[in-house]
Amino acid sequence: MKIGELARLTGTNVETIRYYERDGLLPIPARSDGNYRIYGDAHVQRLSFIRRCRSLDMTLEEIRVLQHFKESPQENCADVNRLLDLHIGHVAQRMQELQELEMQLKDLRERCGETRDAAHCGILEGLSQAIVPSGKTASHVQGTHWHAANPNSAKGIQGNQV
Amino acid sequence: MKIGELARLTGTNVETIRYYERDGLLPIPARSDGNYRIYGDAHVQRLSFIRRCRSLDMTLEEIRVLQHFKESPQENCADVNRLLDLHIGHVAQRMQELQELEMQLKDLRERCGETRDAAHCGILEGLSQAIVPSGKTASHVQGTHWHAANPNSAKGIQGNQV
DNA sequence: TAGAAACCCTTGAGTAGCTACAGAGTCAAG
DNA sequence: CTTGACTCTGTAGCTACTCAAGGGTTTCTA
Repeated sequence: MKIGELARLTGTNVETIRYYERDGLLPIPARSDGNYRIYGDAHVQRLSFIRRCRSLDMTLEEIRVLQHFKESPQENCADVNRLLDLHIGHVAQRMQELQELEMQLKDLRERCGETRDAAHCGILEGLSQAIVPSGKTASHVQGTHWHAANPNSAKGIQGNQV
Repeated sequence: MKIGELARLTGTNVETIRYYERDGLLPIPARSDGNYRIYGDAHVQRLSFIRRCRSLDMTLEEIRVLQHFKESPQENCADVNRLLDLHIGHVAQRMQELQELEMQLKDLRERCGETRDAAHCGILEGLSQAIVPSGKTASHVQGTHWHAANPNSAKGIQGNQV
């Protein structure tokens, strides 16, 4: 099959597939006479694996490690467990951070329940206050926003986009 | 004061200050004879405001809007409320997504409680399954990982880094 | 007063994980 | 033979920074 069909089958953007190839996550496919990429079932499996991992918010690095384990079946899978435990830890940590954040934001929001002019807005006043260093520990956890280039990431893969 | 002192006072990286200037968030400061940036109290206030907003995970765009409101005190602050409500919504949504994610990950983790070889690892099997489209809606919310360039972001501003 | 250390400058590139576009080629249907 | 859908490569863009190279300036110390 050509790249478009692979994209449809796996609910992946065509550009993303080429990106994975460049990144070494997908093996380089055969080419047709007209220089089109030709994929088979193995590619569908492999890409589905990647997308499933991505829908679980794993990094491409983590996925690379998992792929390595898939390809060396004799190895012990304790490392797979460890990787997953770490990942679960990250998610839990990010949730806790977001909970704190929500509290702070709601606190701030209550400073300005009614509508007045910006000169006396409690929210703006609150934001102008000194910075309170929070005791949060270092983690590789992302922020809240994602209007970046990929509206698809971090929200699961939602069916085939036609 | 010079940029280093401003950085210490606000717990901001020097490069970040210059970045904010380039980005139009901080007004262009005066220069000394030796071409050094010279800052005053107003800059400290302004930068503190930005960093406080960032510690609440707001985007630079959102901060820009808030700054606009600060500078036009006659305007009604209903828009400030609206912006904050939206932001709170984003955070809440991301938390929900992470909760789902955690459930899925723990589910996956239970498939391989004991240590066996990777050929029979329940986790790898689970990850190889077909993609289940989740009904998540589009949002600009980021993922779980952040080993990117800024170990400081999304975890509050923790005191002055010497 | 010389030299070293600490600070500052600009410019450009890199980070994750894509997305989007330009400008070209390929292929099947009508 | 043309139209349109598809594909190709290469490059630039997105967030919010961070880092490094290769210089200049200031300040402290001997």
